[in-house]
Amino acid sequence: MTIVEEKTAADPCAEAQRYLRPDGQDQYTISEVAEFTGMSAHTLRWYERIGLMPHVDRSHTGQRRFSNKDLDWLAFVGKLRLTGMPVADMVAYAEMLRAGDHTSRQRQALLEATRVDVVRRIAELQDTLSVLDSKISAYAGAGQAPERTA
Amino acid sequence: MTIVEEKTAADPCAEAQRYLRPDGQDQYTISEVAEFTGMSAHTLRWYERIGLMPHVDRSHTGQRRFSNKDLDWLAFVGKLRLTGMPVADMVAYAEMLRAGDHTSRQRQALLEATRVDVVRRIAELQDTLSVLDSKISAYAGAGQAPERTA
DNA sequence: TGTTTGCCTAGAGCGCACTCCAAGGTCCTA
DNA sequence: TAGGACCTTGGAGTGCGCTCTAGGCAAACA
Repeated sequence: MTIVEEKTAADPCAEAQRYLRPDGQDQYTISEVAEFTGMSAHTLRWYERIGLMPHVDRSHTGQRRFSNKDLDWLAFVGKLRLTGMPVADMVAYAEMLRAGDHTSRQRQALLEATRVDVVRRIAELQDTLSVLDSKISAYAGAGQAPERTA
Repeated sequence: MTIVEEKTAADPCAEAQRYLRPDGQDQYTISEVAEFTGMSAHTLRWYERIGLMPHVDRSHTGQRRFSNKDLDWLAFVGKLRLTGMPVADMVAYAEMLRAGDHTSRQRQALLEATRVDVVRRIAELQDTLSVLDSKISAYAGAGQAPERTA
C-alpha cells in the first residue's frame, strides 16, 4: 500500500505505472505483485493456469517469483482488461506470442481490432457523458423538473 | 427493420436515437422495442421484473405495450449500461424516481458520481489507446521487435 | 518447539447480467 | 377454423471472470 503512493518523478501518468520496480531486485512474491497490480493472488494464479501468463519462475520451494517482465505483461493485461476485451482473446494473444514470429501479423491485427473497439467505446462514453451532463444540469437548474424524462 | 433505417434529419448522432417514434403511435410490442433498443425481449421483461422499468402498459389481453416514454427510459438505461454501472444501481435510481421529489438530491448525487466514473473510464481508455498505439506502431515498424515487451 | 504467516494445488462456488425453457394464451392470415 | 407467429409467466440455466475452500508444505518468529 505504501509503495503505491510513491511514484517516479519522471512519470507523467501515475495510473499507468503504479508499482515501483527497483532495478536491483527482479523477484517478487505473489502478494507483492497482487499489491502492485491491484489483482488478487487468486487472479494471478488463475491467469497463469489459463495461459494468460507465461509460466512464472519458482523458488527452490516452488513459490512463484515474478520478474519485471512479468509485471510489464500484467500491466498490459490490465490495460486490455479495461477495454472489456474477453480474457479468452487475451489468452489467444498470449498464445500467439508464444508461438513465435510468424504470428506477428495476426497479433497486430488483433491489437488493431482492439484499438477500433476502444475508440468506439470512448465515443460511446463521451456520448453518455453528455447525456449525464444534460440530466445533471436539469437537476441543478430546476430541482424536480427532470422527473418527466427520468 | 425498415423503421430502423430511417432517421430524423435533425439528429446528428444516429447512434443515440436509432429508432423512429412516429408521434401518432405510442404503442410498441415487445419485439418492436427489442429491435429499436437492441435489447432482447427476455432482457426487457427481466428489466421490468427487477424494477428497472416502471410497469409497462398492457393490452386488454395482457400483452405489453411500450410507450415513447418507456423508450426514452430504455435509451437512458442503455447509456448507463455502457458506463458499466451495475444494474442494481440503476434499479436504485429507478426506485428513487418512483419515490418522488424528495429523492431528487440523491438522484443528482448518483448521476454525478456516475459522471465522475465515466470521466475516469474515458481517461483509462485513452491511456490504453496510447499503449495500443505504441505497440501497433512497433509492429508496423519492425515486424518482430515488440516481442520483448509483449 | 510450537505457532503464525505465506504460499502451493485442484477444484468448487459465486455474482452478475442475462438467456432460455416449458406450458400455455392471443393475434393474424388464408 | 386451422396454423403459425407472437406473446405471457415463473423459474431454471449459462457464460464470464473471478473468488474461495480444503488440505498441505515451508520459512520465520516467540
